[in-house]
Amino acid sequence: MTTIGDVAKAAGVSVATVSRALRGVDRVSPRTRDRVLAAATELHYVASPAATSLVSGRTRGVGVITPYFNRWFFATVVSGIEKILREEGYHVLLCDLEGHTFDTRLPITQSMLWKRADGAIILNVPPLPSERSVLERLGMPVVTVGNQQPGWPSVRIDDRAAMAIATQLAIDLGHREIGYAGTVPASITHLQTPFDRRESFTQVLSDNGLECPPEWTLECDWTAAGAAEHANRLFDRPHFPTCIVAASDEMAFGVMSAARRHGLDVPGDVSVIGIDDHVHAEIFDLTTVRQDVEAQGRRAGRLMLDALHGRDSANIIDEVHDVQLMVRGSTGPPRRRSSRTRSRRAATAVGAPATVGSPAS
Amino acid sequence: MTTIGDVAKAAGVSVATVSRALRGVDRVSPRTRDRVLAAATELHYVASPAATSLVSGRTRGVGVITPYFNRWFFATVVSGIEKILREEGYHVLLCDLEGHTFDTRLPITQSMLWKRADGAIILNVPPLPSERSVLERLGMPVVTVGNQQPGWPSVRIDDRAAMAIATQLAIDLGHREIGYAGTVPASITHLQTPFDRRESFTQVLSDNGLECPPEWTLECDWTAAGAAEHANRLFDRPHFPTCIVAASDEMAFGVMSAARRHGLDVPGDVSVIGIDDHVHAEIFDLTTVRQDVEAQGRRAGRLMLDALHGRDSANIIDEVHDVQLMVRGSTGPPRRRSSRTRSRRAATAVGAPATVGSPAS
DNA sequence: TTGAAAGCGGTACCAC
DNA sequence: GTGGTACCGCTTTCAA
Repeated sequence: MTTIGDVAKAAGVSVATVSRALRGVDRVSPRTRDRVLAAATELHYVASPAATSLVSGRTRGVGVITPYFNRWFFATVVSGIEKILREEGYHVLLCDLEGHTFDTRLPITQSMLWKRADGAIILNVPPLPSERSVLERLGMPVVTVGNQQPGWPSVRIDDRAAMAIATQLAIDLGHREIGYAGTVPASITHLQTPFDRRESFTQVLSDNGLECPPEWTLECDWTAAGAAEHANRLFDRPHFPTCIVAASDEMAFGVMSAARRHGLDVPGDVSVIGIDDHVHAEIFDLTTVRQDVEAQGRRAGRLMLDALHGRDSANIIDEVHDVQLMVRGSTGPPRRRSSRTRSRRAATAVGAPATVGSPAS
Repeated sequence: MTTIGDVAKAAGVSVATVSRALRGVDRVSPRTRDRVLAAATELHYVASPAATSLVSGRTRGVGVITPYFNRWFFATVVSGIEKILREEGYHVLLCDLEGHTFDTRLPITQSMLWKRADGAIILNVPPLPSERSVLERLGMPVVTVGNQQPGWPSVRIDDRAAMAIATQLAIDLGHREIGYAGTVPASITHLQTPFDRRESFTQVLSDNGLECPPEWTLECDWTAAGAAEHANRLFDRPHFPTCIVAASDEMAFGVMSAARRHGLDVPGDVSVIGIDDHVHAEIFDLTTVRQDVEAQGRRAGRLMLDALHGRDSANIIDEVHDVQLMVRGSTGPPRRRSSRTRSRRAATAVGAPATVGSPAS
């Protein structure tokens, strides 16, 4: 279609002048500028990003590397990033690393970023050594979200602290039999968060002289459906915890669902706590530890822009965002009961509401 | 970093030979080829997409234009598209049109696609005439998802049929007082789906001699939270419908939540039906009309690839995917009741489960 | 089979 | 203030 040459011809000037006039840099006489602008508009001229990028060496794109993209947390982070970048004329290059199973992922390669993006934002996946060297060779600014990596600025919450808050709430409510939902992937290089949260959970328990037996640990894939499936099996057992702490709200939803299907009252028979404050957490009255996911995305976008504009802060910043305990209706003190006399009843319809009663009843 | 010239030097051949060897086209002697490959690997050479694209005129990118990106439906479609495109070495350029309010959006511009993508997939937004001419001027293949546009292949469900199924279920269950959740944006050029679904709902009702008064129509923004807010006001009224049909599962979630907070039994006091089969619909036992969203994304990606490879089918295909009624626990026949004697009770805790009882009790 | 060279569409330096 | 022109890195004739 229209090239800069066409505009030059139409405006009766040289391509150099068109380039200057269009970008508003350098001095161009107002009259010439107007003629050029008119011609450009007339011809629907838009500069070819390929050509611009070839000569300038920059792309105005930022690679966003995400382990899953079709999950609330990641989509929300990306959305935050995108809004900030767009304000400054940058766009997002989506690099989805989703593999075939929960604990595999695609590698970060040079060709997904090289000359395609001016910087990279990595969501939650700790790069392998080989991936690190790719990133270093690329020589572009990197910002991480969700965990801290040496040498790169980061935006995140303190996963251990968040989980400690959730676990402590369970203990403070009087629970002593506490289950956990949230697998740690086989490879820690896949995701750090599952590891940190689980470790923190175990730590807080043991600090309080408690422990969570393996059969109360739901090894699910961080989806609601996966958690529901495992929780269903848990609730089939004669004895199960009075509270389940889930490493994410989505898993917590699955646990709540399984409880209801078993005719169990939440929180009467079992309390459920999540982490995230998922967009549906309030709707489903889930007690959780809130993090502002989109804000983290926006901050990561901003840090990237700063780095791109050479406004690198002298020291590498590690921005740890606050979390906030949101106590809602899914938690309460344990109901005094033995495994025999608990109020379980047959669910009359799949998923029908269970019992009536306030948490304290 | 490394350019084709560096590789040529290292391999002791010309850049032309490097180019040929690396892409496996044309004849290159095996020995030369090996030397080039070795040098390229050694130097971590990756061709600059900008340069390649400048000369070839193609980018191996496909623009995906979406009204919102951080919503389950759209993220899932994009995920499906991305998986297919990636297989053939194409990548996704995300163009998020999200505006500041539910019924505004950013325009589709030439500069977001021009020389950046080889084709465009448009999700659910009917282009304005001016946007159509941009797309036509660009001369790239276009595929639409979610609705049909003249001249372009499309992948979608029949929104009217889907809503008719949902509405008919309500009627078949015996409901006569039926409410609706799902605003139609002020501008029909924003989204077509809300319009189609609402119209179909109204149509089926009137075919059955029924109607939905304005005060039972929840004008919410297609989010769970928005629907919950409006449903809360509805349930505050002395008289409200025995069934609410929501134009999306997310809104249905909001309605269910509001019902529970009002101490209402679902489906005893009020039935709820959605459309989509959202990833959490089964978990929350929501009756809905299922569509396979990711499959639609994959098909759209495939159609795009076909067009890109010149395998254009002679006639423009309009692929209408099947939907499937999923009857779950959120629906049942209306309980015989007047507005005075219904089983409403004070919610003991926000969101506490309501009553016990099978749908038929 | 391989190399030289002419672009692809811009930008930026250097004259005028 | 404006025009000429040498690249940016790669692909693709055209010759050798």
